[in-house]
Amino acid sequence: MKLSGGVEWALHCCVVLTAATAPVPAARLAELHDVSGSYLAKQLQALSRAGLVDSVQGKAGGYVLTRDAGQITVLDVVEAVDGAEPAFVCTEIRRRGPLAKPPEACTRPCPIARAMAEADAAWRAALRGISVADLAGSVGEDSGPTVLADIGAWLSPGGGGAGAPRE
Amino acid sequence: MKLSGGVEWALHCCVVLTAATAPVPAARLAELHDVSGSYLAKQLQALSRAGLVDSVQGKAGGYVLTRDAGQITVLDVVEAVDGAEPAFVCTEIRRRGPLAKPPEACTRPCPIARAMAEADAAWRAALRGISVADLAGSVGEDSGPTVLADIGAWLSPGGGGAGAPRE
DNA sequence: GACTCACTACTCGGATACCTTCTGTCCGAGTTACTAAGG
DNA sequence: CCTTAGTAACTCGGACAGAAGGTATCCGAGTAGTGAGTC
Repeated sequence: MKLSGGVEWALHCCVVLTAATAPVPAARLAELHDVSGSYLAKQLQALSRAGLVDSVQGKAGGYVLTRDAGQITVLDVVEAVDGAEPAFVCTEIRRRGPLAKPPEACTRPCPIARAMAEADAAWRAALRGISVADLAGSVGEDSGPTVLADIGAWLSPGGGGAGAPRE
Repeated sequence: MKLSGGVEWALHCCVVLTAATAPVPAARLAELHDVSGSYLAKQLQALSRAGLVDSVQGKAGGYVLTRDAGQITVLDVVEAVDGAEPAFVCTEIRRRGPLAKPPEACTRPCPIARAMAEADAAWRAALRGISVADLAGSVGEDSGPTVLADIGAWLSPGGGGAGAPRE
């Protein structure tokens, strides 16, 4: 079992978007994190499709969080990028083979599927209990409250070294 | 995120091995579940490598559980087949890019990695709380206590329709 | 009748192709801000 | 000075290759049971 690597990128993007005051283009987010811009764009599109971020087009366009960071859970981001399907899918093995159970006797999921579903629910509950705002708060505790502000300034047009005029 | 399909097969095999009184060859387990014998063998090898089942060779060989089913957790089986690595791997994005954090400031995992690790721990704890014996008990509750005995009889040499002499 | 030996059949184990999914990249459609001209 | 049309640059969005891991398969090494032969 492996989680898509894009999940990490998407989470970082959501956290830094907390500090942004204007739409941030995907290219700038990619430069900040030093990752492939084209591939990051794909993750942001997934976030947009899920309704977590709004995409504004045009010259000063980019991505913005659609709602307060406290209302976006980590689970929302994970499911947006990685899909909401559970990790375990029961193929109803018990209905196959020479000793197959008759379908009418299978009113509830088999014990194995129930166990896996329970674990899946625990995992999702843990992720649902943490919001993007919580993550941003933890970043402030870890590295001081100025880092996020610095990132926000760097993200704003003209703030970074790339787009800044040099005369 | 998707769990390997072999996990389901391995769990079913462990449950039915509970009812076996003699080593059961992989081919018979595959026939019982109506799945590919060659591929199921791979999963059983993983279980053997993890020390959950013992493989006995020779004419009346097969697989046997190494210890009581109550001492084998679902997590053991999942980790044996799917690997024990966590689903989320932090690539330390915070140390990259123009605003990279200096490595000496990264004494603890970043908040995102911490959140994912916490969820992963909850998932594993849920799986650790259920044993193969629990699964077997639930099967008995669902379908009556005779099914497992029937399966045990079918698994024993000469019990099934395939290996039974027909004269 | 008991023992020894060779044989056969059956088992696991690892090495080998195929395919779906994830990763990474590219170019086109659409929108916005800016500029300059005209009233 | 205000309005307006045009231009240009920048953005997102989906369609297109490459690589990795999972899925499925096969054949070889090794072992226990079986039978015949011998003492």
